[in-house]
Amino acid sequence: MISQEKNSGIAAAPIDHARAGRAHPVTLREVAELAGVSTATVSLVINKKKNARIADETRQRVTEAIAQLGYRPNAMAQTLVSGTSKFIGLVADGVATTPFAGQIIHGAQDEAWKHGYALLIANTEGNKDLERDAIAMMLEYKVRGILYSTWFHRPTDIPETLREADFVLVNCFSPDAGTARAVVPDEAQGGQSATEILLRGGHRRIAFINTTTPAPAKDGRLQGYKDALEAAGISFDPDLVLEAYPDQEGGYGATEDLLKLGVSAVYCYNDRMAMGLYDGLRENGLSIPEDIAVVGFDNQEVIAAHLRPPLSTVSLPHYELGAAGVRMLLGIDAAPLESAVKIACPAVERDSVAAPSPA
Amino acid sequence: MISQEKNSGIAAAPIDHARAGRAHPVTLREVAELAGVSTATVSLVINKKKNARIADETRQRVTEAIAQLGYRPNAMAQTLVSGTSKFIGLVADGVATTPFAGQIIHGAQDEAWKHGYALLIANTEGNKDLERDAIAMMLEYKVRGILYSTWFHRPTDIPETLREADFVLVNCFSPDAGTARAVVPDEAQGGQSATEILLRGGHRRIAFINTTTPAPAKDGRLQGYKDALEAAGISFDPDLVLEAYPDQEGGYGATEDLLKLGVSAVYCYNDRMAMGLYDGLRENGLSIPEDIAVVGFDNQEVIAAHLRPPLSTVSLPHYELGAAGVRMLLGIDAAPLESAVKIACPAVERDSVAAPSPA
DNA sequence: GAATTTTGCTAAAACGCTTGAACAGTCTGA
DNA sequence: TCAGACTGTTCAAGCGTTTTAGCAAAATTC
Repeated sequence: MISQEKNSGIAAAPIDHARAGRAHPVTLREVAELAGVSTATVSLVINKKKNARIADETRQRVTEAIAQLGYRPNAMAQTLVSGTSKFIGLVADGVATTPFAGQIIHGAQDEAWKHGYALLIANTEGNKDLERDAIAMMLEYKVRGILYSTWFHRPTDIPETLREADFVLVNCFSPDAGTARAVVPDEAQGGQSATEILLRGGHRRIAFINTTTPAPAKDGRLQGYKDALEAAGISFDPDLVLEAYPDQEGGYGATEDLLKLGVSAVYCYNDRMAMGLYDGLRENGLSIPEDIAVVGFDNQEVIAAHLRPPLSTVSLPHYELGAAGVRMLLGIDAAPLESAVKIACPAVERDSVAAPSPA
Repeated sequence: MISQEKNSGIAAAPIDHARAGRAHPVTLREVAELAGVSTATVSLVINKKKNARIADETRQRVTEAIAQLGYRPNAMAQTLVSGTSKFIGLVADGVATTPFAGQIIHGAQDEAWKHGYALLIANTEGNKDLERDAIAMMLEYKVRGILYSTWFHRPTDIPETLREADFVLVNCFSPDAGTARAVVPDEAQGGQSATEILLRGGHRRIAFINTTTPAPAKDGRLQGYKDALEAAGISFDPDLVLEAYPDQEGGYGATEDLLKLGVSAVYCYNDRMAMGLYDGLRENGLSIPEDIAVVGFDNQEVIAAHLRPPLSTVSLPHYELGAAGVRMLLGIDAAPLESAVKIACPAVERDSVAAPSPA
């Protein structure tokens, strides 16, 4: 990442770098020759070593030579010398499967970049062989560390080879605690926030349509619901908790049962469910939020922001997970081995819950 | 501090590779010493050189030493020698912005992997400085080539430095033709396919709600619509073409105007629009596909597959774009400089268009 | 049994960079 | 005026591979 200095003093020095298809990349040696110094000097100038004593005039000459030749350091050679590269590996089990993975990548990439690291990503789509190969590849490229991520929050096994590297689990955790650093979303807090949106809207009798699929999210989001109710002095009523498959069809299908509950508000396990529920409610002539208030979970952009009315929900902090993973890896954030670090799921309020009546 | 060395030869060699946190990675030299040969020999057996003559017994010994030590080649050293790495760079202007980018990554990654390459990705979110740095980084790491991709199909400028590498434009193209290889979706064919779904459903009077935003997609999808009509012997009626902002709100807002047209079917510029239109239509008491058939474009999973009824649409081939980009870069697929290669947008039929009445 | 070929393996030179040690000069202080 | 300190620069070793040329020993030929 040569800084591409000014073309100092002497005007009109025809910078001819960026010559496409150059047969042979410019090396340190060539720069040194042009500048009439040794390669050591050039290296010193480039790396701005603090205790390197270089005459301004020399520094100048070197800088010019670099610009003129369009020199770029060979990162491979640098890495060879230093032992580790400026790479952070990210192995993901589903880049394609979900819009969420992109956010993890994005967060990791931004944070990594900030510290001078580049992201080397590998998508395994759950294939264990691919995964092993991917990790091997990263190890061979001497990555600084590896982020091992899953597209939904879940426990995971840690591949043997992963332990050869410095690593952090992102959006997943090891079932046997104390053995790996990890960062996950705070499902319980999220569930609580979601419920609180409804509580703030003045609702007291609130249903929760949970998922049928076992997952940390299932337990956490339910726990959050209970916590919020308790904090509001409302006793938990198990009859108000329904279960459905966590997608549009599931939400739609739950409509009938929900209506029997006589609630004024419902908190859905996720946005997709809420989307289905919207249809179900509408078919029953009910309007949101007047007749019934709805909140989701995930803040899945394409859906939540554009339903009618736009859906109040709670955001899964994928970007933050990626970023925090990198920070933990680099030792910038604390990363206890004992338990996963939890990242907050912030509430995103839109129009599916009415403001409390001023009464 | 290398883990306990050989207990050579003798059976029961406990393979102790994968020793986490090994102080110093195992090198070729160490393997060579354990096996009692030169590093050259080890290199030769590892790379299975065809005209290398190695005794079976030696090969055996080396192989064992490798396994015993858990040796991994240092890719940096290999790259240094060979001049180029096994990396393909992917610079994207929006990994986060859209669920689509993930598919490009996925396709590129799968194809790259297939040829022994790893993906080095950089997300620039449109930031030109970041972009320059990202490309510089890739150049420094001696990538085999760079895929420059955009999250929606559009013309793009080619950053100066990009030309220092072998590159292919993905989902975008250079306004001045003949200067860069590129691969883009075939919008016109897609538009035609979308319209044909409706035509096959027996519809003759078909509206098209185009986008208000200028883009290759706008022109292409309209062209496809015209082509399909013409092929069906239906003359194009400009009055049947509406325009709206390409999201849910736009689609919803277009309902009223659409209804005035007296059409039996409508083709929307994209799925999000169709989603909004669904709401508008429903509010007018119309049902899909009985009263009006709808097709979208993009095949945006979360939406299209889960609307009620599920939306017939046309798929944007992001995965294929990524994969084709890699193949073009590696010279596996032909890649004319003159014009962008177009990838088909396959129709995905669901239930928003009824089968033609058997009459 | 010498001449020739084949086989099995190694020495050593790269690849492009970093870095600690070393070395001339030049200053400084007493 | 000279020891010592400082300044500016270079030497050269080393990072972990690959690869070519070459060498000794074994096998083959006649």
